[in-house]
Amino acid sequence: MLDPQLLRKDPEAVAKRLKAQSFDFDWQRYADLENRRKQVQSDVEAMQGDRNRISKQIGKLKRDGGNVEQQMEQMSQLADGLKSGQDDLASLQAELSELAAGTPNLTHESVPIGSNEDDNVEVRKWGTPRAFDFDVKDHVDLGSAGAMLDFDMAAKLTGSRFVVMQGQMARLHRALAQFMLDVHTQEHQYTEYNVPFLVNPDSLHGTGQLPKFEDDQFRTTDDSPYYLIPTAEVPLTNMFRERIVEEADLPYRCVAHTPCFRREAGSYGRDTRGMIRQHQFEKVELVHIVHPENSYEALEELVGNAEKILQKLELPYRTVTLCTGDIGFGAAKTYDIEVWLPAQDTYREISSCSNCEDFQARRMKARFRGKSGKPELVHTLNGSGLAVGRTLVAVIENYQQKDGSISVPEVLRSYLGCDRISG
RNA sequence: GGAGAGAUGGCAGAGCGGUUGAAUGCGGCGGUCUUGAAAACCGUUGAAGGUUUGUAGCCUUCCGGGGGUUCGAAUCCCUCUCUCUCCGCCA
Repeated sequence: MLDPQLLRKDPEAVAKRLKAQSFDFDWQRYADLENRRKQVQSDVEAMQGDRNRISKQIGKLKRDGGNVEQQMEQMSQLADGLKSGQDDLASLQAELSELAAGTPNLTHESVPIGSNEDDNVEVRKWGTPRAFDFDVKDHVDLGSAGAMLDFDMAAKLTGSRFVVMQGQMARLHRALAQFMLDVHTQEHQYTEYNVPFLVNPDSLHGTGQLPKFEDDQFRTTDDSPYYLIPTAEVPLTNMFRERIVEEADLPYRCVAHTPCFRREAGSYGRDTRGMIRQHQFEKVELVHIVHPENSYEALEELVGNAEKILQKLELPYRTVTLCTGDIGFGAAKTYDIEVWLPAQDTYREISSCSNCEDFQARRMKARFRGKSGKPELVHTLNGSGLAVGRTLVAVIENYQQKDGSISVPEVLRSYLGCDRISG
């Protein structure tokens, strides 16, 4: 959520900036609602003040055995106006907060202007794609040996966009997650968490998935529904919802390995082959809760922590800054890390690291007590470190051998107990 | 699933339907004392919103969420959520 002060002061300027992010903010409607709210609220508060004063008089008079008829008369005159004023105020405020809740974050000044992913800007490239002296296969073909990756089986069990992994492939997948957690906890000072995979609507609202992205979520059918988490960012960040932490305890660095569930509504036909885009995938997620002054340093650290995993796995990648047209709803700045996939002859997203500044913190009232003694909003960051399924794809494809087997990256050998897997 | 108890400020914990935004303790902050610190003592200390040039005043709201009774609700009633205890069931 954007700062309401900012919206009030100059909604037109905000609308102008959002326009560059291709979001159409109805600033005139906002300003109009805001003016009415101001009037109604001060009227209501004046009436409430009267009510309180008269009420106290009645108490006093009754105790002294006085006559309260006149006061009772005043009260009944107040009642109607107060009630309708309160109703008006409530509906005005509901409209305003709905408008605010659906408005994306403003981007940082360093974010490049652009309309889509073609305008993202590469900031660095690491490693050199390997030269193959044979025709490369993609992970689907490589995994079909011995049914190590079985998409048909998953379709039978559930439907499209799921996978069954078997034998050494399942183990390689597990090893990757384990390896990532170990690096982040042992080398990058993260605290490991194991969190619920189902969360309530308040949590999804806090991180910004609700109300706008309801259609992307899996939801239970209960009267009070739960949602399957689309990312561990949701439970991790919401641990700080409606909480005031000590300034000295900042920053918090959290890591969790969870499954993630996404409806992928609107991406029909995209990446239908293989496990690049699944309804269920696993991810090791990194979350920072930081002092507002440090959030951009923290973002660089966070990206570095995620990149480190690819470096240790010796997978070539590049890092890009998302432009205003491609950046997500709650982010002020986002780096995507894209790993080299030889079968696609291109770099594909494997991590997305964002600084949300105070956007999520304001929604969820995540605060710290600063030197002033007043609670201030923290800044929140999140990033994949990394998407496990996509990392598996990258390992399979980059480490494939001529005979269709897959050699195991050096750092994973102690986890697997072998240096090569094959169906 | 059955029976009962509870949810109050950063934390713990009082609270008769009217002067309770809320006792008390801890913690925090300021001070006295001290070479410094601790201890002790004194003082201070909730959040959100509105108004305003204002971190000054003034006003409003908030005692788990929602609804109700009442001139007036932290206090009474209903309901939901969560926590705890006992019984049953269960990975």
